[in-house]
Amino acid sequence: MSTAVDDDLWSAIGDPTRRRMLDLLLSEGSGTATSLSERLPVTRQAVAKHLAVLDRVGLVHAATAGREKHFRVDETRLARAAAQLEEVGSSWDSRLQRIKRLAESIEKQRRESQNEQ
Amino acid sequence: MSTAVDDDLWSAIGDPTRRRMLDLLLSEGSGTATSLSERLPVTRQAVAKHLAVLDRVGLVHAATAGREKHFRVDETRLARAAAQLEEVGSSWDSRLQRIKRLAESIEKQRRESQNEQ
DNA sequence: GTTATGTGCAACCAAACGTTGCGAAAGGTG
DNA sequence: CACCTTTCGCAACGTTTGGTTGCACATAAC
Repeated sequence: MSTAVDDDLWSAIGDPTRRRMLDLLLSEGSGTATSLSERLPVTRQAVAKHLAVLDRVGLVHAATAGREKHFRVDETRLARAAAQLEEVGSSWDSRLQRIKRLAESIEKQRRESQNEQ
Repeated sequence: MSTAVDDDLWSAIGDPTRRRMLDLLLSEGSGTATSLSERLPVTRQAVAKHLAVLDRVGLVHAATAGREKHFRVDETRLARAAAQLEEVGSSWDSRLQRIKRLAESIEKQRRESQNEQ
């Protein structure tokens, strides 16, 4: 019922740039602010801020190697976030289906009462 | 692969207040800015702005009755939005599963090569 | 040692979410 | 009708957020 959703996780994955960053990190294993910014339409600094947000909610973790700072996805956390997305989506789906069925049964009753007259 | 996502739809449902508004409209059938604001921790004016956003992307439709303006959800559009949520969630799920299986097979190979020595 | 590359920090801008305040239109009630 | 209440819409304002540019610092490469 209450589709218990972590608003911090949601707002983290609600941003389209951050979603693309997660996609990139998933498909390439890891990345730095610089490497990610080369594949995104925003500057390195913007990417760095997004990485800080993702790090704060635990969706990614950083490992410093020399002058580079490599980020990779926390698979457990991302799986939880993905589950929440699917949960909200399917919750809306089922409610909409219930409404649809209700509307159909009302329509059926209306037709039947018309036939009686 | 490309998880074709409508960024306008996403940003519309990305806001937690707007998600709760959609939940309320779904469970109560319809509502006005005033009636919704009574059940939310924000002012009527804030709700009105959110309703304008939802209306702009077509997730709700308005019907004026006297001095009241009743909103209800567009079920087709919300179903599409729900499908996108589930799509992104399951896309991440499947990628994470692939990574997990890969990690397991590498681990298995490592153990086997150790046994050989 | 000098040059190139990767980060981090600060200032700044625009858009988004929220607030308060006020005026106008529609409904009820003496 | 006159009055009061309710609902709405608009404008001004503050704060947070996503983005930019500019610069300083640290680490690697030549």
